Amino acid sequence: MIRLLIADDHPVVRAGLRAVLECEPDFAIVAEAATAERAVELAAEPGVDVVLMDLQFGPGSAMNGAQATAAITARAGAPRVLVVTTYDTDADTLPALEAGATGYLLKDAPPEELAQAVRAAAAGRSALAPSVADRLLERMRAPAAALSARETEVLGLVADGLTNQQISQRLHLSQATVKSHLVHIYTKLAVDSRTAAVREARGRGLIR
Amino acid sequence: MIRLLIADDHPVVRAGLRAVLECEPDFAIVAEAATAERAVELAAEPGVDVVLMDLQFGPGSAMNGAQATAAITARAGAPRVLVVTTYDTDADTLPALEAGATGYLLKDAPPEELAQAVRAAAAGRSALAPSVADRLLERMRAPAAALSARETEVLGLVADGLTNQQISQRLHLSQATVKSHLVHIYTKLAVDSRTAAVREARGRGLIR
DNA sequence: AAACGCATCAATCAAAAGGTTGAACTCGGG
DNA sequence: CCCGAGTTCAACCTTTTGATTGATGCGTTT
Repeated sequence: MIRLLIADDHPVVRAGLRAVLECEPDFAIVAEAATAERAVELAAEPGVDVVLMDLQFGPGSAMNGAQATAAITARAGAPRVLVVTTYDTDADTLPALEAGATGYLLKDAPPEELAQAVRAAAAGRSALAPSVADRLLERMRAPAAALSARETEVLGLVADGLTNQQISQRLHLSQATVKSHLVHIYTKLAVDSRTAAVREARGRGLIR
Repeated sequence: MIRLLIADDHPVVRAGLRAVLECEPDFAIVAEAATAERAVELAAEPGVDVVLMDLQFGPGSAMNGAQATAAITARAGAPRVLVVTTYDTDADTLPALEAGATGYLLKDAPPEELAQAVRAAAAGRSALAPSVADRLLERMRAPAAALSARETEVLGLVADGLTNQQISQRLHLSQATVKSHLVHIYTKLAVDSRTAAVREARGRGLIR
């Protein structure tokens, strides 16, 4: 019997996961959490094998799903965390996997795939949505053009149309630092302006 | 007895809506659609009172929820359409409401609110999520602020990160004209920078 | 016809942002 | 232990932007 904790801020999604999973005879939903903090609390108690974790916990929540995942997996004997989210971007998947998630599924997955992934997670095996697996492999193959984490962060804000000043405030940096990052980004991407960098990075999938 | 059609591409969400709504004694889920096209087909048949419509139907779908809503409500004797979505932006809500949706709810709504909204829709009354209602009223108070075609065109290029000079070349204008348009845009949108204008216009759905 | 909004352009000026160069510090690996 | 990569910053110069003022022609509306 695999004991599940469902962590999602949407009541409808919780009900949907419960409805889909509790018809599996070997599954038992033992708890639900509507906030990331509550999920961490509940996952700390014994009697949970797999946590189904959403990444987005709506505004008014200090903690996101990736942070909660990190907090849960940090403990010894922690349950496995299976991320189940709507979003499928590098910006979301990588932090979640780095935080120790055992798997990463999309909410549009068919119920059967969900159940398989839960069983895989319970057994300690990984379960990735095909699109996620694709991008991970592609990332492995493409060794080049890697922007550093900070550079990616800066470029993301550039893509959102922020000025260097706004970026510096957002990241608690000086404008000089932001500009410096941009110079490095330009050389790495072989471009010479912010808009060209954004286009290039979008094309390569470095930023959503 | 209120007969419901659930249209959503996520199996989990469909299951969740069904689980939440079918425990209401006066509701009956008579059909489900995983695509917008299928939803239009099913809504055309008699025996449906309210359609719960998602807006996003995943890539690989030609029709979105707003278009499906328009197609459904265009017919005489059509069922009411209640939009239930994750997103809460002007760019999403306005087209949906213009397409004839009777209500607009967010998926994080508590089950009770959902049920109330369905009953309201079945009775022909409107049901809007509080945040949506707020923004609609605010829009009513604010006198329109529609941009001219040319202004929208310019702002679209600004949103793409082009400089005034690049825009002037693209549109065969002088930089002076571009600046002039921008000044008008700023006053109409009550902002004072290009990035703020882009944000504002995106929020209002004036540009993609 | 007059008034109005729209689109077009010119010129000027201060402020902001962008881009370049150079340099310090940290940290992990050879 | 030194090297390179990453992060941080300053000073400097150029480009862009935004504000302002003003002008022309062209449709619509009044």
